[in-house]
Amino acid sequence: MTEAPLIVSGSAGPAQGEDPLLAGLNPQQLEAVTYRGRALLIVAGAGSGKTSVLTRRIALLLRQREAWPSQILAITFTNKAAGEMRERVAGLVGETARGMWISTFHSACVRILRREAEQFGFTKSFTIYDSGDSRALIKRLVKEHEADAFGLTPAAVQSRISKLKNELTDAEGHARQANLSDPAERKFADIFADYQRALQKANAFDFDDLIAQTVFLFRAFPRVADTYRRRFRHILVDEYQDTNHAQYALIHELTRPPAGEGTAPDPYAMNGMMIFEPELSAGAEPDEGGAEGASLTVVGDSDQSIYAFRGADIRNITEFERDFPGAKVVLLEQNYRSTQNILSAANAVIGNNFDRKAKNLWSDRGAGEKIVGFTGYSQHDEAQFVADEVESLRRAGVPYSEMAVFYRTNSQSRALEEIFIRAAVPYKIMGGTKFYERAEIKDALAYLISVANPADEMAVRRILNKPRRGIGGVTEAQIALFAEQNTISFRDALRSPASLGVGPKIQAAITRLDEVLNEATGIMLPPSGEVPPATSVADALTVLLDKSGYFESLRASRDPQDEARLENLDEFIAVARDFARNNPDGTIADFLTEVALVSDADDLDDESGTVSLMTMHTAKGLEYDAVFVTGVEEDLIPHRISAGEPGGPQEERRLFYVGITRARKRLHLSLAMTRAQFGEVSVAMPSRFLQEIPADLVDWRQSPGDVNSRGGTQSRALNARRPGGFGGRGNDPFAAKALPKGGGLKPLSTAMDRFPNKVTGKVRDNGDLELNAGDRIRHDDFGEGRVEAVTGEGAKRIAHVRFDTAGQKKLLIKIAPIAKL
DNA sequence: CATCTGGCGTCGGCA
DNA sequence: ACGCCAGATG
Repeated sequence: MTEAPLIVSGSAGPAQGEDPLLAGLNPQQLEAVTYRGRALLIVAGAGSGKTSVLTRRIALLLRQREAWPSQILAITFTNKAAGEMRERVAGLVGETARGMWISTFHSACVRILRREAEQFGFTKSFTIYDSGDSRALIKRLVKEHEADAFGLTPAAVQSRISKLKNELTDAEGHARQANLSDPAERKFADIFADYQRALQKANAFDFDDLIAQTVFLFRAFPRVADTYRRRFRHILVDEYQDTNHAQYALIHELTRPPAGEGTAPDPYAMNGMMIFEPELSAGAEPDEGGAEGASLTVVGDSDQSIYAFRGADIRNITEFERDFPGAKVVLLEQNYRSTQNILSAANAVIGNNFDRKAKNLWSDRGAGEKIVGFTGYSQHDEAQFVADEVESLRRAGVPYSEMAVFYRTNSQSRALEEIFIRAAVPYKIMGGTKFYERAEIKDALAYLISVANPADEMAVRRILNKPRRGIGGVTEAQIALFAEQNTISFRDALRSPASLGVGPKIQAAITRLDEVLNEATGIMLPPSGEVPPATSVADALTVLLDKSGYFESLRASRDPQDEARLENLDEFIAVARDFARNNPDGTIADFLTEVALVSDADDLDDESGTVSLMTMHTAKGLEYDAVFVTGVEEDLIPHRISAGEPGGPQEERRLFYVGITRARKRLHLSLAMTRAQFGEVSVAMPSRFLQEIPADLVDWRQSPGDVNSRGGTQSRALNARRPGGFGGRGNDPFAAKALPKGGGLKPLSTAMDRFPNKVTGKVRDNGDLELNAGDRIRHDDFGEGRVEAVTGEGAKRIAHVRFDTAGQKKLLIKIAPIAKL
């Protein structure tokens, strides 16, 4: 335990350098750490050290005994951020940090809902529907209602329901004020109501419900709400600019003064809540849940609000002072992350958003390197540039793990991947098809859910015929009918196969399935009522996949993809075992919660030695020495769809701003003149945001003006030397366009000679081509070169080649377009 | 009941 | 170019 001497807060000045918690803070940061009052807004520009401020603020509260750990609720955007914050606080004050709630909105709400579920018709073992699950359910309802005839697609219905829930409008509330004389509106209202009924029946919440239902719970049961109001005395919210209305309301509910003031503790409150810490008995006492509302600290940056599309309301932060009268506002403008060139570019870009509070990031780390710009003929060209630059940075001593490549949409990752594989650059994609969205993992989860929450009909239906056991749509309908007629659950209907009116073969199959589920139930939820060991989840999962024949059918399959699926399932079982190790008291419900709430931003396990590829959204909150922002084109960033939305282009600008402010030392902006999408190649225009960056900040290796927009082949064929050498370098790309084009005779920049980068169409296979150091080879694109070393084994052997003209490259021997000379 | 095939919409980010 | 779905066929 840390037992540091108490310091006097509030009047603290910068001179207080002795206290390690306050050491090295600038005056604004110091104020943000030490201010005490009902409400505090910390406007934290990118890289201004807000995490440090937040953790020190918490640490100080604890160390000064202003609060017990259990009285602190800190909310972050991702689980990863929560874990980091917990670690950093623990690093400052030691084990005391343990009783705090540091979590995402969603995890905090799940925790509350699991405790209180019985209050309103759910059970502790409720399941959480991710957007895929809820889409599947909505799809079924849309079909049942034949609503597609009214132009109601599942996607549209889903997003509308989500928006309504984020506004805390439930199905009834919506029906009351909807125009039900419009048949389409009526259909939608019906589907919404049915959807909510189905969720309730399945004992399930969707993502939006987790927040909204917690708010409803607090409003319907003030005594329950008071429990939490008394418990949490200090509430801190990170990334406040990305909160939606429901989250805002939740914070409001939690920060209200508890009602029953001065009364004895609510007996309900004692129920498993650990309101009072055991150690709370002597010494200087924190305020023990008096009549005051909790103190609220929010941290945010409206310039980094990038989630309006899913309901985030930027006004939550811009109107904070109105919402919480007397609130203190602290502005953090000094940036400790990036060089001034990068910041100047960021400031210039974001300055074009008109409705923002002026804020100017500055740095004292010097101008630094110029921003590097590059325009490729195609996305492959662009990717090659990125790969080459990554390699040259690597040789200059930047580790792969300190480099990241950003793009606007996930589909852009493919071209980068292809080139990276060929160039043998180790990379890792964050996001994309997520592990937990893979079909086989979803199946495994459905098996677990069928046991943990048999009311969840969707889960049971999902596994009904996986693996194939001859139970098709007809049989499924029979089961559903039987369940309805006898008012039992779908799951329980499986217990009476003989009464379903199906053939003996199918009856046997159903019996088998029922038995497997029962066996797993016995393992995870023993009838004796004893608490099963945490390893029971992994054990039951193994039993389920084994005895259901799921493993067997994958092993028997000849589809090569099924091998990967088996590996994924093995990994999933390993996840369950890990969980048991880390959570000795964990139950199946805990495991399913954890799995449901992980996001791709969470498994950024900064694997050293790999370049990170991710969307700009995923990049929020991260930082790297070198950053590549790719696809800086109109219709991509700003994205085409944003043009029609109010505030859309502004949000896109903020997203771009988030992207460039991730870079510490080196920033690369790249684009392509043509881009393939929908299977067609189309001409791409440079993004308007490029024009907003002062020209003298950018060193264009190849500016948009250098590239003939009529297509790479033609330009490449011209292959002329540029007369004036590097004349266009560093100039405004758009000015370059005005240069005489001379009927397509625009010469190639010499930069192109350093980045020869045509990409051959298909992957080839060199088999077991033997290469040794000293061999001369010819490469289709790079010309001749000498092998300097060979590393790796088997299919992953890599040749390190110094080409005569193209410089040093690493090539995967198996697939590189090379031949031995 | 399972498998195959062709046509269609899509690719906007996410806890 | 891809994945998903509906409808036809085995």
